[in-house]
Amino acid sequence: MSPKIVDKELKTREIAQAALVLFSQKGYETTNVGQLAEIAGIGKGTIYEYFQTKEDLFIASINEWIEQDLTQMIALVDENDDPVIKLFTFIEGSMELHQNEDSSKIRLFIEFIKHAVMEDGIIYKKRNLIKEMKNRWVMMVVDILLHGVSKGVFKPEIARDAEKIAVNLLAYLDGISIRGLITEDAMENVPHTEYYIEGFFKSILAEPDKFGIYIKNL
Amino acid sequence: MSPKIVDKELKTREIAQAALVLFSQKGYETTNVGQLAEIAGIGKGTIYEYFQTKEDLFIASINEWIEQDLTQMIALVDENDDPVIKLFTFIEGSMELHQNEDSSKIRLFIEFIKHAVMEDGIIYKKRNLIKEMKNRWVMMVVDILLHGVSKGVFKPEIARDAEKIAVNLLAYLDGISIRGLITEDAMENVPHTEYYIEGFFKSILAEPDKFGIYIKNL
Amino acid sequence: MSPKIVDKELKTREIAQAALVLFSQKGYETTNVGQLAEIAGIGKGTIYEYFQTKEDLFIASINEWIEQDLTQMIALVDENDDPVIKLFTFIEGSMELHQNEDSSKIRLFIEFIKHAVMEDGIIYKKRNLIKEMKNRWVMMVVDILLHGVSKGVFKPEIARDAEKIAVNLLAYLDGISIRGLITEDAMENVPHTEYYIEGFFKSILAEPDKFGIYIKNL
Amino acid sequence: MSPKIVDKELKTREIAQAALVLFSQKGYETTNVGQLAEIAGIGKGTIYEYFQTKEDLFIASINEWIEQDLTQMIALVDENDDPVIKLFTFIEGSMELHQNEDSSKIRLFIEFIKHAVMEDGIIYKKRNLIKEMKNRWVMMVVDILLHGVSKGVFKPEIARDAEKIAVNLLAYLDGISIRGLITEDAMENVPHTEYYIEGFFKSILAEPDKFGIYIKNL
DNA sequence: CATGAATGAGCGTTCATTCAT
DNA sequence: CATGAATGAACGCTCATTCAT
Repeated sequence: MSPKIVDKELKTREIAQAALVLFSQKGYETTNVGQLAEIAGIGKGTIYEYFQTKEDLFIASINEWIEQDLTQMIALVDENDDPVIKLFTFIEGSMELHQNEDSSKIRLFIEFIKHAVMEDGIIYKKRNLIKEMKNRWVMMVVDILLHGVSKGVFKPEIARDAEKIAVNLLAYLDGISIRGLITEDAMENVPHTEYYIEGFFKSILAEPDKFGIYIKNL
Repeated sequence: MSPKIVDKELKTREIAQAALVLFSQKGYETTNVGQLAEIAGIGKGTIYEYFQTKEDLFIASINEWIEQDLTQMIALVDENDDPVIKLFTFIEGSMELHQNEDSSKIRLFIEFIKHAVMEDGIIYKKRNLIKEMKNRWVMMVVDILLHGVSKGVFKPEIARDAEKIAVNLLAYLDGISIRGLITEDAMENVPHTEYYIEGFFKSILAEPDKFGIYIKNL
Repeated sequence: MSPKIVDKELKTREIAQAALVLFSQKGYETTNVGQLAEIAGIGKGTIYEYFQTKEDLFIASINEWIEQDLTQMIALVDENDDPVIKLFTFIEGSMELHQNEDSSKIRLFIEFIKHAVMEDGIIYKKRNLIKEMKNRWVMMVVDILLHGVSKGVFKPEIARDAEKIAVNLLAYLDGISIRGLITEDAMENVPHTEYYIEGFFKSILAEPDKFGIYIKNL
Repeated sequence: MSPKIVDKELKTREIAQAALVLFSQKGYETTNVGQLAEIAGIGKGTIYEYFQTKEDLFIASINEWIEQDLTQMIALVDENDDPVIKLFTFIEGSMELHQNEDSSKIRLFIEFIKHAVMEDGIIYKKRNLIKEMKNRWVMMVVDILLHGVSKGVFKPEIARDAEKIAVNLLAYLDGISIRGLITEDAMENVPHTEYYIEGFFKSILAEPDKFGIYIKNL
């Protein structure tokens, strides 16, 4: 690849990343190309040097987001080797979505889901994009769980059900994040979530009674 | 004296209900007023005899949906007095959302959430509409739980945490329903859900070991 | 004519008169049929029992206005036999248009003129309607002038130029009325008008110097 | 760096000037944006690159017209230093409005007045625009009159009444111009006007009897 | 005879996209 | 390569008119 091509690729990604801000704030339909150009710091026509259509930019944005999000989470989880800390970090990282005042990630998630499932949604035919992403998240959690089993920290019998547990955990995290959005007080759901997490950990820990000790160290 | 007698309120509700079909299939922005008129079996201009704007029709549709959905579920749950059956019915009723080939309800949910949380969403300023609905669902579950406690079927100690449990259950159900949408095979999540439900019931039943017996009778 | 027909005619005129209120306030285009029905105290559909189109109602309104206006002025002028008083009454009656806070007549005049002269104006093809009316006003003034000449009050030589004088007076009265509309203070033009009238009377009176005496008696 | 260099201000004025043609022919309401675009030789959407709304274009048109009209008249009047010729030129210039087959200016005047005085007229709240314009015309005439007085051509005593005389003259010119519009034969009013002008000049000339001599030289 | 619910043509306006520069 | 002026299809909405009652 010549440097020129690398530059083009880089700029393409920069535009897609800039677009994420607006897509998460206003949604796809009510964000117009002029605004996308403005936030990317380029001219309206220049958008079309990098993307064939607004839809293409949207799809590229999803890809950016998926990549970014996963990479970030992987880095976060990899920081520590302790399975409990790994899982806890993962959950906390996911919760960041709604505890934070910046709920852009979960709003993006909703927007993307919408366009994946609506009949004439932009990514209705590229639904597998989201699906694959979701699967990669499942795999992350599964890996952590199996790692914990192999270390003797998690119950051995959960190995068989690791995928189910992972999917269910992720479903819960999505659901509680969305709930967080339609809540006046961002902290409202915190006790519920803590309650859930405690139950969750106790159900997978080899020594459930040690949950309190684990948690103290975090 | 109005010669052409029309039950304005009834027709208003009929149009709002017809609109739900398109709003759930295509979303708000990509459904145009002509299509809304067509599916309601009326002329484009007639929409404006019943609603001031397309936005108003959207909001009326939400209200129809909320009313419909809750009424339906209440009827379903009230059919039986046994707390376990009540809760099971409730969960199954919620799951219908994504096990069914008709996923219109969960798609509506996403569309409405989107417009509740996006900066220029139609119901951004009427977010409490959705919030209130969600609270009514929480109350339903809480009632079932407390009913079960008073009957000695559920553990007495969950009474204190009933709201947390309810919120968490609903969050999970939302999350797994959304997952169901981006899945090729509608049945894919069934085992995960069953696994979750088993764990859930065992965590609240006074006699967890009897879960198998309960479930056999359903 | 059967009484039914008389009733119909009467109601037709009543509607046309009621419409004048709105046509003078808002103009033809921005007044809609619903508003015309409301001010006439009838149903929207009923308008079409009496007029084929909104345009027809507009034309009928003009006719009502013309009739009304002339009849009123004739009555006013006929109250007295003195030519100076007649003429003065006439001018004052015309000025009423703009000295009054109710400038509906002059606004109607503008609206009607507009639709008489614009290419696709409602009465572009019935322009003679307005023209005839204007001529009848000219005749009124001419009659007063000739009456004054025959009574020796006005200069005999103006008989020859009576029509010119009449037309010019009317033109001035229209012009100053319109000016009155775009004036903040309704009284602003009063001194100008008085100045004009003094000059006008002095130019036609057989004994110009007696103008002061005449005016004192009014 | 804008590659396609367009003088935005110039084009804005060009569009506003082109619009004048239609506004004077058809009026504001019955001229649609497509037609305005067509006469300006641009696409419908392009109108909105230069004006926020159709109303704004209308207002800009008025401003163009006011500017144009005054500038033209000032140039005409300034051509000569003789007060009589100046005033005569002014009156003739004003009369052009209705002697000409192109009566667009007086039709515009009516349209603008209408929208200045009707309750929901476009420039009801910008009435002072028209008012200021009218005042500038008054000042032009006043200046000519005072110039004539200072040159000894006009009676010294009119200096005191210059404004009244000016307003009255302008009112007459407006009125007679409007009359010209609803006349079949454009020449019909010429003798009346001549009669008026003769009277007018004789009333202000220091030596009224010389009017015939003055007029001969024009 | 009187009505107002129903209608669609037509409006003003927006915006993704094109393309001359 | 970058631009923003230009565009017209498509939108939401209005309203004169019709007609079943």
